[in-house]
Amino acid sequence: MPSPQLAPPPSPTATVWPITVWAVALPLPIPTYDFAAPHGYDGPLPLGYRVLVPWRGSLSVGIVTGASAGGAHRLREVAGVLDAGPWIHPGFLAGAASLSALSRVPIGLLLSDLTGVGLNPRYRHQVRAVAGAELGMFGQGVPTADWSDGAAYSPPLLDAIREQGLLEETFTLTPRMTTVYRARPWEKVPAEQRVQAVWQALEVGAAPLTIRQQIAWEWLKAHGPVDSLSAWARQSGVGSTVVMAVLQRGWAQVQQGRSAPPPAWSVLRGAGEFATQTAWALAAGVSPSTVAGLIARRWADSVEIPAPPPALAAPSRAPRNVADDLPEELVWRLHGGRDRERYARLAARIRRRLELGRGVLVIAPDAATLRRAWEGLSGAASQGGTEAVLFSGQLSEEAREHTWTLIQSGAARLVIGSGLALGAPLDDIALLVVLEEASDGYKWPSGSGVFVPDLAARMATALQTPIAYVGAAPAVESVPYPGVVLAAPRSRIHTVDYANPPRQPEMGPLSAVQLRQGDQGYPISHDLARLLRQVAERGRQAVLLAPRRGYSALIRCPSCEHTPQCRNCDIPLRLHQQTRQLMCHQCGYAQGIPERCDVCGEMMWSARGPGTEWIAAEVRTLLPGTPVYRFDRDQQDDLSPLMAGEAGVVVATQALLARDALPNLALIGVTLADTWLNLSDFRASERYHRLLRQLTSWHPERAPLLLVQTFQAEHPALRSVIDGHDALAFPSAEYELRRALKYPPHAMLAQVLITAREQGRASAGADEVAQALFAAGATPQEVLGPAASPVARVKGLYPYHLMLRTRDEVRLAALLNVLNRSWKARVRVDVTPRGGIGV
DNA sequence: AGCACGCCGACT
DNA sequence: GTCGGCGTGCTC
Repeated sequence: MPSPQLAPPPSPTATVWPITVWAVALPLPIPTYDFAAPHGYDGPLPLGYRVLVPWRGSLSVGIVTGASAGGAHRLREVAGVLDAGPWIHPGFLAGAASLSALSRVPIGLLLSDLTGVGLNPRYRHQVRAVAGAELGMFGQGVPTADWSDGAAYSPPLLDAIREQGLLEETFTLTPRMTTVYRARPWEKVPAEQRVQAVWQALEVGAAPLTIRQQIAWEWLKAHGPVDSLSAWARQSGVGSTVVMAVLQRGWAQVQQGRSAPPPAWSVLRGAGEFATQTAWALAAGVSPSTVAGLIARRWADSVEIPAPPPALAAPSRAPRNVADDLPEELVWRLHGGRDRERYARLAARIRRRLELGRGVLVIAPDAATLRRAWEGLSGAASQGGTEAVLFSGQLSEEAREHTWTLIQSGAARLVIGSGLALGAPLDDIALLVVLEEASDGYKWPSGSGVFVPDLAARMATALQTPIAYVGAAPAVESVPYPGVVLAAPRSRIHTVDYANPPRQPEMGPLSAVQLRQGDQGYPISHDLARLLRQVAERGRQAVLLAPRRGYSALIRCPSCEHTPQCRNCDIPLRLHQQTRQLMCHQCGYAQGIPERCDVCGEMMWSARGPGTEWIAAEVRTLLPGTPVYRFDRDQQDDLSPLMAGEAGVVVATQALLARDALPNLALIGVTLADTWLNLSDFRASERYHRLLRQLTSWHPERAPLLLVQTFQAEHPALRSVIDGHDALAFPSAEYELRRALKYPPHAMLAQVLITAREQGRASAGADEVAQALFAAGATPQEVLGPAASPVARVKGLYPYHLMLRTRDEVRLAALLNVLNRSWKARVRVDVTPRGGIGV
């Protein structure tokens, strides 16, 4: 297997010809492939540059990831180098190569997941036959000795010539073009469009006129010419037969005259240009088909012009002058406090690094964190004598390309972005900042399954660049690093302890509300109900966090207990009341609610369960007249009235926290905190603690009352926040606990996922993998499992997994090496599992 | 990933 | 007889 390397290795076998071989990563789930440098290329290794390589009879864009020792059984030349500087940061490639080597995730997959721009560039392709070459054997219509456009030939033909070394070609990146509509000058509109028939009076006719005909003729003589006979008749006050007679008797004639320009054309000429046909139609007050017709009749041209640079986010004002007293080590952390304070401290460090003329890269896990980071940090750029740029997948393709070019040119040295910014071609990175490093938002949902902070850490190691972890609460993994913890913001927290309900529940004004699950009430306890009423009475805002989306109920047959299952995934379907559908939350399969139970034929269904939809219904009953909104993956109500300060309650899943806080927020209710703890995941309590920290500091200024309903009111994560401990206290305790339990960071984990379409093959494959690991010396302490996945079938595949737990990465790498062969089932590895240890 | 090749069951 | 399901192998 060709492996990417950063420096040319010493060649054990001297090659006869001094061919430079490059390892090229294509954005595909395959390893790097080797290509020879283009004929005559004598520059240095273009690490991180985009190149065009022959691929399956055509050309593909790839990234040079290193030099190669060679050994390819078929070596083709790179057809062209597109860039004059790295498009992807070489440090990023080094980090990706290191992660790829450990996790067996093909580097091309990492690349296609994490390269946000430039992998389908526009370029001009020119070809010609090399001097003296005779291309006649390739058939008719082949390139000649003169340059011509490569697009004129079929790709396989060009590739055949290229393979023989008889093709010379150049590639030039072309600016992104955009189409605008412009009016054609009158003289250039097709002649037949510019003329029309006009009728004109003649002085003398061939035959005498009647009185009415005389009237029509005199009107035309005075007011003519006219462009239609009916207009002539109408305006002169005679019938159409009369004007026809005037014409027949030779007192008028038809001629070709200048036609009236269409009004929409005049509008376009007046405006200069429109960017879309729709905009033009709107401005002219005509339908889109009318303007399309004008374009077809060549009254207007669509013109390709270079796209204007998109508007970039305006940097925030420079923060106050804060002293930089943050650590100088290679890895450090900054946590706790409020966003504003934390970002002010971080901005001071960033400014100092930018002042040295170096670059700083800041990575955020979600849109809200990114936006706040931009607010808090972008002002440091102007003080540091450079520009700040924002980079994330939410930008348009044009904006991403433009931003990338600004970074590449050195005009912008502060990059604040999502994981997609990790490869930004910053020239000299002085500091890498990972915000909220424990956020699950960093875990790539598909493809490579990369955990972005892991890649960032490997990148920092490869570059020997300082990396900082900054956020509301540190990851347990960050505890040992030197750092600064800011005092916790003052917060008011009230818990409702479901496990120890008061003996005498107060009823009073709430007796009309039908409460469930005992005296305390679920999902809305007495305390929560009372507070919600206060919020409603005072016209303030409240957020209720619900455990799951939708109605989230399972439906169950009351007589035989049967629950309808997903046809793909072997998990129960969940009820969505609003759409009257059953949905699979694993694969998205949806169906209507069956009339009768398919096991026993009963026609009744019973349903119950927590979820945004149900809780929202309860709140509406409780607070008639108060607007109740829902916010989860299924239903994202328009929250703009709330953002404008109006009263209301939002029932939401955690997805809401990725948005800005409601301005008038007075209460946050966590309806069932235990949802965050019941997961079979050793990170559950860490995640719960972070959630609580995020909730207490979600609002930038206020401290809304936080009400937590739970069966575990004494959970240390909750106690730590209630008791006012700083953000490091709980993660530190957790760090020690994990030492005893041998969990990360005191051990390395990797999940091996074995899947197959048939269950037998999957289970046999899993056993085979386990046996191979044991045969290679793995101990029973290191191999946990294999076991069938808790969900027996996902998207038609039977998943089995086993967890590897080793003392360090070297040992893990040694064990994972065992997997480097082919298996009967599909075997994939996740070296940063974040879904639970579930054995 | 995409695509070709090749093997088996269901119909124009 | 072919059409088309999908398992397997390959791309420098």
